[in-house]
Amino acid sequence: MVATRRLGAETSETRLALLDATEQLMLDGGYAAVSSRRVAAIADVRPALVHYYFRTMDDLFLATFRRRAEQGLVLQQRALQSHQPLWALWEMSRDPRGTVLTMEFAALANHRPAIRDEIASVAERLRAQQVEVLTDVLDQHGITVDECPPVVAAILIAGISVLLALEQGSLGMSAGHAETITYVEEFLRRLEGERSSS
Amino acid sequence: MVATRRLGAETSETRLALLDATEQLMLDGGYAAVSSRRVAAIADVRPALVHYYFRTMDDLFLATFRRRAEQGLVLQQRALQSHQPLWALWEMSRDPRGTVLTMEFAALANHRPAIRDEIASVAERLRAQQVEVLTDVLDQHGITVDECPPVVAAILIAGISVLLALEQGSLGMSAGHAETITYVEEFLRRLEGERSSS
DNA sequence: GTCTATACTTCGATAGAC
DNA sequence: GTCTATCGAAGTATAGAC
Repeated sequence: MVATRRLGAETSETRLALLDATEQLMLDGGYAAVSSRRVAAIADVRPALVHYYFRTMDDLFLATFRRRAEQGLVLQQRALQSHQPLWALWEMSRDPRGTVLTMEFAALANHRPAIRDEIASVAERLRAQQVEVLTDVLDQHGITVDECPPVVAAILIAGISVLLALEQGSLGMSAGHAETITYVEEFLRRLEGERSSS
Repeated sequence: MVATRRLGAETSETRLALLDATEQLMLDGGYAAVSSRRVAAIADVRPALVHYYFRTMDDLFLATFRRRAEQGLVLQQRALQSHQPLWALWEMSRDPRGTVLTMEFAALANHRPAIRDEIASVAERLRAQQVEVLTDVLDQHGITVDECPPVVAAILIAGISVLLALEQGSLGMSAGHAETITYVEEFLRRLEGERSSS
């Protein structure tokens, strides 16, 4: 029976090494580059060990995602509580590593329902955090909900960062990027002033 | 010698069926679902035929991409020449099928240099077309390059559409989407008036 | 609790008959 | 232009030794 199969402990060093290896593979070669053999090779263990710690490859992907997701929720919460929340949000969402990973997971989600649900849940919580803070911030700067709903501002920031990361990271394009970044940061400057270190 | 191997004619019906099958597989299950055996099964031919028409799987992906890319360049050119180019561009970039395929190819590009170069080249030509028209359009509406550089406008539209398609198509999310669409279309209405059928 | 050996499946690709 | 047959590599997953 599958249900009785043994699984490795969550605290194992090896388990963490496998998560690290999975993440590295996804960053370097996309989700399709992740196979039990390759993950094992990078973590310097035998391929079968992957299936000892994670019953299926889906479980491995999910565990890899959850680890970063929890970290991401905490980091964003902290950024949004700083004295320049818009700047902090913008800088966070432009981290190329994070965006590449997110897009790889989104691509995975296209045909793995379990992963899709988990990612959607985290994405919604991140968005909710953003909207909560943006509501106050926009209000403080005299921007009414009619002029720009907070959720629209959140989607705008996310959309621009995703496109920039996709073009630069996946395709090596950079045309117009500098202009766009300047444009956004000029806008942030009008609202929150010059960026000061944290 | 590989170089002397025979290859099927570009005009073949079978070849087109293989391209259709590849596209369908990418839409349904992502690029990782594309294998010579599965493509053959959908096109209702024998697996070896795939390698008769396309020497490698990379060639198959490239041919699939090129077919849609040429079509996309023509469609966008036509949209941009209409009497409401911004509206037309916005509606085009919101086609979910196109966006899903684009993202799958972008994910493929992460670890296949040949495909990456081809996609980047097409993306740059699409962007160039957009910028050319946006330069005139924004100018006509009294928006100076300082206020909003055309390339920034192009990236804004593309970024919003990509994010909406990603969230809705891959993750099944929809929070804030209606507000964002309303917001963008309100903006378009101010520039180009009510959308008229064309 | 940890790991090895191995079964079984699917993959891309080719040679050569028809 | 199409199909049969097949090779070697790589994939996931399991049973059982330590």
